[in-house]
Amino acid sequence: MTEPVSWTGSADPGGGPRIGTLHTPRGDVPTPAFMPVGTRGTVKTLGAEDLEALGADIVLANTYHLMLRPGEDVVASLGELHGFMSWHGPILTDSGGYQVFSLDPDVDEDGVSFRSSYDGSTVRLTPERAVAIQERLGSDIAMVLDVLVGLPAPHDRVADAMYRTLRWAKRSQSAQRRDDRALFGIIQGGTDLELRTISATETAALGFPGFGIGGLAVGEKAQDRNAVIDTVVDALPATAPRYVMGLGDTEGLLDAIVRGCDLFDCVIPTRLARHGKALHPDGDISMKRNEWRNHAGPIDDECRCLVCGRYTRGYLRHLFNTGELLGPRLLTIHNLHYTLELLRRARTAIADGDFASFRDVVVARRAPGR
RNA sequence: GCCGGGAUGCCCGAGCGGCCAAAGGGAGCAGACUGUAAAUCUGCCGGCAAUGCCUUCGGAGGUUCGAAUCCUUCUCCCGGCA
Repeated sequence: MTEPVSWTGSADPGGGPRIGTLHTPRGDVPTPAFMPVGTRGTVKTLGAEDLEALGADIVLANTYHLMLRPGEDVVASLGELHGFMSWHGPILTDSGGYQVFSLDPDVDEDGVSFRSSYDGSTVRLTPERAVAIQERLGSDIAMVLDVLVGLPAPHDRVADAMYRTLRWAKRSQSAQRRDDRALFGIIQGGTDLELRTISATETAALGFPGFGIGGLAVGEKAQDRNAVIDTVVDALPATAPRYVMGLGDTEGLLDAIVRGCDLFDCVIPTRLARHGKALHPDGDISMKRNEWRNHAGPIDDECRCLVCGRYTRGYLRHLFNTGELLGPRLLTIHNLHYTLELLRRARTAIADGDFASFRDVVVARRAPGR
């Protein structure tokens, strides 16, 4: 069978920034790409039309949350995720692996038992069930259920989580029933480069059409993260997309792109937006600050988003100061535009062959004391 | 006019002789946030030369070693009766 999802591009074997195209049943995604996070089938405060206007090419949704509310059967009956949320582009679903980390459930070799964060009932998720649910949800790309640990953590815990993830990856593959949807494997191993190499090599050997690099952006130093990415990229096939899960700050994205990673997702742009912080080329700034009270200019006069095109910092500060819902929405639009635009510029820079200098300029400008 | 209740820090509101610069909210200010338990969480929030000192609990006076807390009186609110 032909893989429903594939990647083609300027594949440098090993590291180095690269552009390409992720081909999916719902369309092509130019890479490197950032995927806005729509956990419960909505990128908070936005509708599908907003995502289209922003130029998002692919969005992410979450297995754990959707299986509990409204339930995968409801989603399936309403046209799967695409029909449900009226988003007709590609969708990637996370398996619930992140919730294994953030909700601290009981984990055994067979699977995980959660106390539902919605009603307190016990919920069971196994690698097989995670695949089945994602197939019911109809995402174009599903992720295997993995086990990640917060860092720093003892070597044994990291190793156990990595090997368990590997065993679960095989089970996940066997559980696949649909051949029109893709399943990506996930690399674990914390900041231990040997474990990462084993994880990447063994997971790659299973022949997944794409790979998530998991367990990063959970408290490790940027230097350690970069070393992990270098190591993992070396051990993965050059022709498969590499997805750094959960990474989304400006510096982190550029660090990963320069190392040859292709896909990213992160709640940072959207969560910071709801908390009043605007992403900015000179360093992110809180729009809640009193000093913007009378500010008549936009968040960023160079930004071409529709928020910067018509609203002032003074107005945004007022919206946050009064708790108006429009504040989070407008900043979500701006922050996603910022991030999506950063990736667009990165792709152009890579195509032009001067990504390194592009990155230097962006980073230097944001660095404090410039 | 009489009887009863009340006035606390920016606001609301606890306190009812010492452990009170005074609980708790709210507001204000600052910060955190990375495959979303997150429109959430944390810190500060009378003043100062600051392990202490000063000024605050409607105003004035008093009792007491010591008062936001007790007494007297004044002012203003809120009930009830005339």
